[in-house]
Amino acid sequence: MASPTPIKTSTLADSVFDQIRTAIVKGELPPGSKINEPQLSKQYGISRGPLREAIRRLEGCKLVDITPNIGANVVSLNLEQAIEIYEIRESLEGLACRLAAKQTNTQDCLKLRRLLSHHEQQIQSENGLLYYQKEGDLDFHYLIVRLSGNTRLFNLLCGELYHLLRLYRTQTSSGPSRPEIAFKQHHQIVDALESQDGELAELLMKRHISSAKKLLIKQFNQ
Amino acid sequence: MASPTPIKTSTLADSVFDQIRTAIVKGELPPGSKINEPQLSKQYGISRGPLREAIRRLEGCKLVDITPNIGANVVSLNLEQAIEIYEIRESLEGLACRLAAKQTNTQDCLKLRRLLSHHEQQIQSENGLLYYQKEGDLDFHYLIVRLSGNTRLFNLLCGELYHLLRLYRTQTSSGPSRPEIAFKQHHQIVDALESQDGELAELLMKRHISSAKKLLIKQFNQ
DNA sequence: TATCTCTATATTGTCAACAATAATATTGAT
DNA sequence: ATCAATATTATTGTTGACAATATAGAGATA
Repeated sequence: MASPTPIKTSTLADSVFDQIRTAIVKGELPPGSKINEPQLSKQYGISRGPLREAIRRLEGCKLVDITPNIGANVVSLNLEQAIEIYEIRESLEGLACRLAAKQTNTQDCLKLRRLLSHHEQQIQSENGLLYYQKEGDLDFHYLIVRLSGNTRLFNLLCGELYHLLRLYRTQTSSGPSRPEIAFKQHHQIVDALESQDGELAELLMKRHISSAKKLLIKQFNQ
Repeated sequence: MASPTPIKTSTLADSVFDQIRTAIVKGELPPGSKINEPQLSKQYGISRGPLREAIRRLEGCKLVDITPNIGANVVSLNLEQAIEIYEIRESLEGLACRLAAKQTNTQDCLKLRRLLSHHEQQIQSENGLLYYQKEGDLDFHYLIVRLSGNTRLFNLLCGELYHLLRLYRTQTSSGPSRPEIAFKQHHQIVDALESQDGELAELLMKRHISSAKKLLIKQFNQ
């Protein structure tokens, strides 16, 4: 027999954790904003028990700060903290490239190329440009980090740090908009991966992220 | 007037989170072991509510895995996962050294030297050797990461990754015992920091951790 | 003896009520 | 009118009870 019933799969705390995290990352719950338990529990139609569990889990993920007897707030990053994350990213994505170069086959590289050309198509239209800035760039990085084969590295970068950076961007409403340059850099990175040159790929990726970091600082100063 | 009363400072969930985390890191709650809510709530003298919040926070920190309707287990690392963490450590502590080199003053270096010589004294006795293996080595790394000035880097390494690695060690009861070699490497690193040579310090630290990683693998294979 | 089913027990998930603390509004005095 | 003290409200912290699910055990059958 088939399995028609979707089988109540996860717990309320889990489901609401996902929803709140998405809301935070999307900016619906802005950085610094207060997490109001009665309100959210009403909004999601659950009691405060599992809601508090979800909030505690978010605390563990460093997406909210909890002050005893006062409550939880969505974390808010200043420039300094964003830079700290960029420094970590630079190091870790460099590592990801070095690891990825050891094991990417031609098919993986093809995938990367297709991704890039798809982005280049998207970027033609105004909408596309927005799309690229907001999401497309990350796709590329996601894929490379996944190709590194290091699962924890993937979870750390794609499951935590990217979220936090997106938080900063919604805060300052500033995205790294330098598509042409980024494109060139992206292609160079794939070139290096294709020729199995891990050291070069690492170097290029570090530069790529470092230039994004510099742009961030520049945008802040004007 | 002074502030004599310690003022009930934190919540039950916070306090029990600390206690459980310590128990996990110390190995009192072994990797893979089940977290039994009724038992722990009785043991800590609290109800299941705040206990579950603490567990959820541990889940966010990736120290326990929760399966719906079944419960939480202390995470358990296999060699492959330990290696993944070492790869990340190598990259991040290299970064820490590079950053630290830019801003360590003579006093910081003095502190590092004192720490090392203190370790060398401790190591004379059998007890000392144990001490060194278990804690001393980390002191050195802690201090350097703190000198990097990158707060998030510090929290990531010293507040998460080290904990996980310690978990693996309690699991396999194998510590990286190569004090003499490590000592030499440590001193070389301080030398590099002293001469403000960030690149060299980074290189040496990466090597240092890489050799620890190789030892880990070797220990596993016999 | 081994395996399966059914029952009993234990554990997890959820909720609503109460207690403690913080935030807000009100009152009164200067 | 402004500030301080007080009363009121809202929010957080904690608990115990109940429901749903999973685990363990006893008994029956092959």
